[in-house]
Amino acid sequence: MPTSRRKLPRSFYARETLTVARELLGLHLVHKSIHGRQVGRIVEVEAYQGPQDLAAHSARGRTQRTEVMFGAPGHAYVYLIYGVWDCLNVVTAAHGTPHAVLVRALEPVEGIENTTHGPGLLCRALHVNRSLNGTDLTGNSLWIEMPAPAAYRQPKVQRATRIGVDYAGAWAKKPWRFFDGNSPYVSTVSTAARRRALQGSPVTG
DNA sequence: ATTTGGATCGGT
DNA sequence: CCGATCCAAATT
Repeated sequence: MPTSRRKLPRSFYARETLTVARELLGLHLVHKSIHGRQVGRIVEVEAYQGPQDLAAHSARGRTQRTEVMFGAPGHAYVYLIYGVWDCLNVVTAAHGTPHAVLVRALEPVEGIENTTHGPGLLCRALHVNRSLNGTDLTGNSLWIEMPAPAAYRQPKVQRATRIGVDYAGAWAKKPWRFFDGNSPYVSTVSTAARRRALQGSPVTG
């Protein structure tokens, strides 16, 4: 099946955010740029469900930075964190519902030369930066697609709390991080979480 | 106009 | 644990 048939349509993103987050595991993120075609298998994501979710950037209302989160699903939300790293999200749910899923780790599939086991690292490796903020993920630059059948591996879906959101009170306890427990490419903290899970202290919720 | 602190990462 | 590094957003 040609690549275009495997590209996720907007209807994929226009659904309940936790469902989208879970189903993104195992799919391929593709970026075509002057650096060529780069592909990574998504192995870790986090759901952000503003404005109620105090961990979400959109919890503080519509601002210049979060404008894209309030727009149509199936677009990229890219922001700079700690003055150093870009982070890539996909906007989900209905237009006007400011939800997004943060892509936290990839397994290299094609054209990737640097490490991708963290949200900042994967953006650096795939040359994703704020110039791509607002990019339509149904277009021909940046998108997510089903792998070819021969390349697809079923993820072992595991859940845990989100990273770096301790300021968000009760929302910090939501198990809205999803990762492939079979993948050695999850971010460092998820590796620790997986170890805990395997030892029998699963996160609940 | 100034301050604050962050959806990270790598080194110690 | 801690510093890097800069910008969006809140505050004055």
